[in-house]
Amino acid sequence: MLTTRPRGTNDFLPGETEKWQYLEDLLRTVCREFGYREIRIPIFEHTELFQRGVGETTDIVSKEMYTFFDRSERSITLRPEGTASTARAYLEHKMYALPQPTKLFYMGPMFRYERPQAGRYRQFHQFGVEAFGSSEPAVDAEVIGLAMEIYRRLGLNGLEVHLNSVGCPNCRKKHREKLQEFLIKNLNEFCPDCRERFEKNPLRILDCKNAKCQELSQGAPTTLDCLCPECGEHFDKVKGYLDLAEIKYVIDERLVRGLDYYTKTAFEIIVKEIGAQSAICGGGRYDGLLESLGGEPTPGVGFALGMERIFPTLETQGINISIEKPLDVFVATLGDEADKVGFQILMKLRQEGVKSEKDFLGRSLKAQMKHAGRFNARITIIIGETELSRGVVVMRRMDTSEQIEVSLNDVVKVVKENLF
RNA sequence: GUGGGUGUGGCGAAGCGGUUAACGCACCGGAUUGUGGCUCCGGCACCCGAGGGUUCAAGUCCCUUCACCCACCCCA
Repeated sequence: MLTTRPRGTNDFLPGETEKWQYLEDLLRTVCREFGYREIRIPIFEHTELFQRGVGETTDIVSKEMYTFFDRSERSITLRPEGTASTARAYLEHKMYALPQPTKLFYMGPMFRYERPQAGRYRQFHQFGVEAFGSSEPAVDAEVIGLAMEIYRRLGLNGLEVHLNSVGCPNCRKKHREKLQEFLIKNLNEFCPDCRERFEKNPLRILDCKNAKCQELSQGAPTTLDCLCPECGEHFDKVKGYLDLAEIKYVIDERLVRGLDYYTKTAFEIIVKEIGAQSAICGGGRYDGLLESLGGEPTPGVGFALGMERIFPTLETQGINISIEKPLDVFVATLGDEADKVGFQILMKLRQEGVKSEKDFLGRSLKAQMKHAGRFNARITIIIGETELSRGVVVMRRMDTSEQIEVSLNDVVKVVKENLF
């Protein structure tokens, strides 16, 4: 159908776009204060970037990417997330030569071929930050603090920071072995999905919703049980910095991130308002990512948040972030001559930064007044033939209905005086 | 990809086999000739997501399809 948008995409209409602008401004402001600078990365990349960066076995790469061949037979993919591109750009532009850490943020559309539902779309928008070049736990905490500051300024309540550490590759290997050892005893009693997960991703068994599986996995070794001394120390320090920043968190040893690049710190910010899609923000440390893309070993930590998921949350919490402003002036005219003069005045008002409007449908004066009222105009300028012949116009204050005559030459000046 | 629910004008919502498809909001116009927010009057669905079928007759039954919602999965 020609008049139907592709599944999972959205048109954002006036009324909504103002809210997006408000959010975008807020994100940029907070980032500026935290020392994160904007990077704009391509909407599409070489497919290999995501295969390597995100991981071949992840759902995102294995079944959710929009991949196609361009006219030169290159495999191209619409970006499903922003971290891989940002890391690529960091290496490509040798940002490691800059004072470290390099702190970046991005926002924009991402694409994943998934079944749409509330809070989940095929084209959706992420805002994300990445800090490259420091393995200090304080950066992990800063990044979490940045996310929380955004939500704080939006006025959101009831957010929970879920925190875990998945350790380094060594810890992960050790944990996987211990976990499988634990699970194999009762493997046949787990649900079919979990039996599948046993080989592919045993960690996932821990957050299966099936009550039976929950029960069976009680007491299973957690990633935290298997942290090496270095990773353990890192995790403790992250918690320490979060305490210093007075950021509350809950340890969630079942929290696992789905992308291959995560190491050590993993976190999610959870909110209850959007049904099944409760993760409003997710991130962590990815010390192996840059190396896997062919760069020098470089630590990194960051997060991404789903912008679409913020709006329903705001709404159910009764928070309005609209930045729509009422109209300053409506210019109503009567007759052809007056209409021309009205148009001139309108354009002059706008040169002076006055938000102003006129009728463009040849409506009756009555209808124009009605229109002005609907726009919530503060002032209406009324121009008729009789006023025109005397070189004046009528200025009406819409709240009090007071009207005065103003000389044609002074309209703009007088209007401005009455507005400010 | 799997399971469940829904689909009537711009929005909300009746109708559940039978003449011109209620109603509310919104929108447009009018109520003596040049003035808003209240009130009153009028207008606004060759058609009930799309396609096909059953029937003398379908928005109302059946099939297919599409979209949306919820859950699984996964994630932001």
